[in-house]
Amino acid sequence: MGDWEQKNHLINELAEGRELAKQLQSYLNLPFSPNETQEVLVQRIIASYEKALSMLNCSVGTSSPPSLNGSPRSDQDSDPEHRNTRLGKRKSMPKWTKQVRVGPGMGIEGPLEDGFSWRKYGQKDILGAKHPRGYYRCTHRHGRGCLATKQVQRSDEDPTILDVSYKGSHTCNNSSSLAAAAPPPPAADQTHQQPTQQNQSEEQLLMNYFRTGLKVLTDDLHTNHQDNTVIPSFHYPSSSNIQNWQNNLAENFTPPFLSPATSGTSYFSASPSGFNSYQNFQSDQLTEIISSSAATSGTNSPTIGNLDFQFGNAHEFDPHFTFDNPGFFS
DNA sequence: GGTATTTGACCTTC
DNA sequence: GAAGGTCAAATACC
Repeated sequence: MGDWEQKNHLINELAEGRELAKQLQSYLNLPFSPNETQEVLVQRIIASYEKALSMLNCSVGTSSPPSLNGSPRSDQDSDPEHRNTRLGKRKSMPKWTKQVRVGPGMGIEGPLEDGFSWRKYGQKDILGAKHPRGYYRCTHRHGRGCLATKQVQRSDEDPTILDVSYKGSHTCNNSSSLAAAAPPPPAADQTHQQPTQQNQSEEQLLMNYFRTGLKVLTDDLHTNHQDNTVIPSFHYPSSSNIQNWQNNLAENFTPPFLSPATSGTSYFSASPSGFNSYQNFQSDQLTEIISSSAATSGTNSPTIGNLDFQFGNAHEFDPHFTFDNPGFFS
């Protein structure tokens, strides 16, 4: 099935679910609505979403995540994926960036606490950049095979801002502050496919960003001058974790909370317990947009404790907080 | 002595 | 050949 056709099927399926939910809502507003009808509508809504999720699974579930248990060099060299890793071309590794504001006197060598333990393994002068780029990898790369790396480079425009680019995910479970601040939610449904350790770690990291440590840099930067202010943007270049994101969505989105839809724009709200509210979800747009309400609304709300993720069209999207992957569901 | 950092060399991609 | 990313020996630090 072609991508476009598949997306259309997906849209239709989700739109049907939305209409059914609207019907259910209208029935709920009636003083004497028949329970049988409500039950039927619920069943149809569930069936619709299950079908949509099934379609998503079919479209992206064929790829397998890269092995992360890597015995060090020998295996990696024979495996193109690991060879790429060794060569710095992590084509299927999740990648996201953030910008961290540091104090004027702090260098990139200064403490940049993000909850993980990093070891510097290189530094390069980058063409056209005023400042060198530092290369870091997880301290537990060898002991636990953790392939997470990050690059830190001081911004040319504003030396107090560090561009931090993360690649790969932590499989060492060494997150201290992040994990402690926001432990991953318990599995809602054991019948769902359980994430691998790697995927769980990535989800945990991302969720932790969503829920706790992340502070969205607004135009009002001076207001949080004391803090390390981060502007994250996510880049999921390939499919290794799409399955788990879908599962996460499936586990946390609760269609009965549908409310009368406002056209075109869809909102998810991230609460401390995960994604738990839902409006007018158009899944083909899921790939394109996540934005923070703080950024899009221009409000001065630096924390993300109640961050809304907006799944709308790309024009509404704040570039500081992106899943930059056009082929996410294709 | 163990661990972290520095830095020149090496490798791959473009 | 240039550039970016990584390796690994040398060095520094605790």
